[in-house]
Amino acid sequence: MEAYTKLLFFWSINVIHARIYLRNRFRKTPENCLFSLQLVHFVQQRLFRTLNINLLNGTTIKQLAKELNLSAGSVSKALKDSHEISSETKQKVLALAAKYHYTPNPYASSLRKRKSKTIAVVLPEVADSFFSLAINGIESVAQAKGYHVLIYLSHEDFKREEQILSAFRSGRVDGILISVSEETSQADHIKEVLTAGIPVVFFDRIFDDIEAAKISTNDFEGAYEATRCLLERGCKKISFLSIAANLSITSKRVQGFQKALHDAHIGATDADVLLCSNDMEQNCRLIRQLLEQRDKPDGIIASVEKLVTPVYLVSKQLGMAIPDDLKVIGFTNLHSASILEPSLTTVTQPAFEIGKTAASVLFKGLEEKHFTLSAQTITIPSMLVERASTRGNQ
Amino acid sequence: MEAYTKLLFFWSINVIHARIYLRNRFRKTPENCLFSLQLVHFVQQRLFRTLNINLLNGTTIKQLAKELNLSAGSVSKALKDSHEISSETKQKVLALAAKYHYTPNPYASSLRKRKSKTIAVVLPEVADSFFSLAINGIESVAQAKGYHVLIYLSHEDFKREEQILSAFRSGRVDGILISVSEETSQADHIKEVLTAGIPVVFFDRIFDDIEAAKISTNDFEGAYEATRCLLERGCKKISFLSIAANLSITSKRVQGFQKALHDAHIGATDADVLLCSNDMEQNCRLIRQLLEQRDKPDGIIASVEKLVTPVYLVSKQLGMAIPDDLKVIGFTNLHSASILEPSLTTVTQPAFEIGKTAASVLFKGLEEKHFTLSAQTITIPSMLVERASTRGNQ
DNA sequence: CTGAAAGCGCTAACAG
DNA sequence: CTGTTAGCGCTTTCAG
Repeated sequence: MEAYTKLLFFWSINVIHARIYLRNRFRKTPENCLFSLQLVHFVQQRLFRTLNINLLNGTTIKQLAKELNLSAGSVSKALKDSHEISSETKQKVLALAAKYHYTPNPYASSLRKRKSKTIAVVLPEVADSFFSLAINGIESVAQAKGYHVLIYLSHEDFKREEQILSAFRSGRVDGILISVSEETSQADHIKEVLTAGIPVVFFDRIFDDIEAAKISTNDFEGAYEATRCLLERGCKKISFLSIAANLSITSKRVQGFQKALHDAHIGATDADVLLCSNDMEQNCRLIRQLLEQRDKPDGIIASVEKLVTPVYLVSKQLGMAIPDDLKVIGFTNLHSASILEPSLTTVTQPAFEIGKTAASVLFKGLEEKHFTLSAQTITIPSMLVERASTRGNQ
Repeated sequence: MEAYTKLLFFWSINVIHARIYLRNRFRKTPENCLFSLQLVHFVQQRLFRTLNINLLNGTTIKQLAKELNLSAGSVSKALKDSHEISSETKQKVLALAAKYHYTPNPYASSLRKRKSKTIAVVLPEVADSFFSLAINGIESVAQAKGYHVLIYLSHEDFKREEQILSAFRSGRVDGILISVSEETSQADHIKEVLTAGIPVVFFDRIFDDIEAAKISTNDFEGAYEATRCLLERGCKKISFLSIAANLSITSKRVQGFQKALHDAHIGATDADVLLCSNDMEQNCRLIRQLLEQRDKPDGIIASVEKLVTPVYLVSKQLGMAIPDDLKVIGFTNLHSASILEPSLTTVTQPAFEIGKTAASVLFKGLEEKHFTLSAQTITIPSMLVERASTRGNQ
């Protein structure tokens, strides 16, 4: 019965408080809001707090300390196996922590320690298999190291990329892995984050004129080899399908392509590089035009994954036989490359490895004091896997 | 010169402190650790702190307040456009905040407000296109709502899934989106999280006997339609390739398959369902066995994406023509379905939509007090897209 | 070896 | 309208 009286007492107190609160808070509403939902909610909250009912939250260090007649500090130390705690105490603490499934509040400790054990991964998109595999690589390292992974997609939009990056100045993450958007042509937003002291590792789509760690594949050589392969298989005129020209991967691949042509004493013109977009219909039209013209290519290099499908589609529509009329190579990790008809020769990207390496390098930078992250520029080779789409026909 | 003296003074003080500290901290090392790396590091840190040098961190509310001759409280209110702050003050605060690129420390406010504006996405894997698209859907909603997305992969491992989930009891995330692993056959780990007050939304691979929101596709109907399609195209014996039997998606798809056979007055035996694994070589062998036996099927349904490739590969190896000798349907979102030869009839999964819906429902549950999340069971229809791999041959 | 105390940056109640 | 105050839960000195 006493408990009931107590409750009633609190109730009346709280109703008074609530009215004042509500009058302040929701000015517009008149005073007769006495039984509004907000009031009920407020009183409820208040009651719980007054009666010290912890609704949602897990065990805290304080509670453990109280139950063990220890101080919070000692419990904290015991939990991290500090040498200044007796093993006896440690055991007691650990036992109780296990019993209550104690999990430290990450926000409290991040606040205090000024680091969050969290990294951000900023990607342009995650539709194709390249970035999926990269995420896989990143996540596997992060999980092993006890880090958490926040994912952000820029959707190839520079404005969004800027917004995403600018939010990191708050210290939400200890480090950033980024593959820049197609639209990204300058790196002020990244420099700002760097000067705020947050390490950045570029992967795949790196940005050359900035001092930061860069993990990528050998784009130049990959394209060079691909072009060589087509030439060796008898191609006389090769077209290179490319995307956003300002991307490092694009320009290097184009360079590799042109160098290979040059080395084979074939004049390379800009007309051999077809700039594609994100609009697939548009791309199909472009490729169709390319393959319908009089001076059409007998070899095509699709420099990113998403350009493979249009090439196959259009050549089918036009009745061109691969590899007899047209030889094709794609930069891709697609599992289905081997079951395409004909199976597709690929410059297989080390996607998982790139992700894994990027994450490893970042963690190394975070954990080892005397490791200059920005000096890390690692190139992981891609692999030319020849399949039926480039089979020779002479 | 004075600054130099001051520095020297601090240096000596700190060296003394450092020695004591080090002796305590690294017991094993003898006292002659005077010039160890740890010492240098310690002194450095200490110096920075003493001289009040804030190395990494951004602007704080306190700093803004000081510069504006306001209290921290008022600045905080001004920043969130509280009605109890004059518009004049607000403007000043906002201006200064913009000038200094003030970004609130998320850990401080999460700690205080007991919510993090962060959700977790727990996935079995992210190699194929289904989960990629789902992530895309989730992220797009999250970004719009100002939420952050943590990604965790269980790698189809129940133990890991448990570990991942158990870490969420600490309040790291406000809500969880999960697609369970193949090995998950009981849901205690999820119930624990739920009783800790953290809302959970299942997507795609849901778990039936638990009270939580569930977003999935019409697995039963999809399989039913696929089977019907094969029967209509003249198949007499259909095999259903499946994975881990305890998954909801698997059992429902198998049921749809069997119901369709049953409705067509064809006896369905368990032998028609081929249980595949994660080991691709193993799967190829199984499928090969299947297609080599005397009583081999003339129709195959690959109930998950990764089983499509083996079917095409093996049938090619065995010289079986699709669709003449064997008709194939796959549950998949693969872009390349249309460029396979023959192009693949698919039960196209609404992957993006599932992700988007799951996230939307979760956010609704988080933001609207009177919305019973657990009552949400939404089914988003898949779509049978017929292509060449099931073309009729009679 | 343990305890007390201060404070990370922010918010919300409460007082003026 | 603004200021003061008291924490959120944890870590880290520093004192005993």
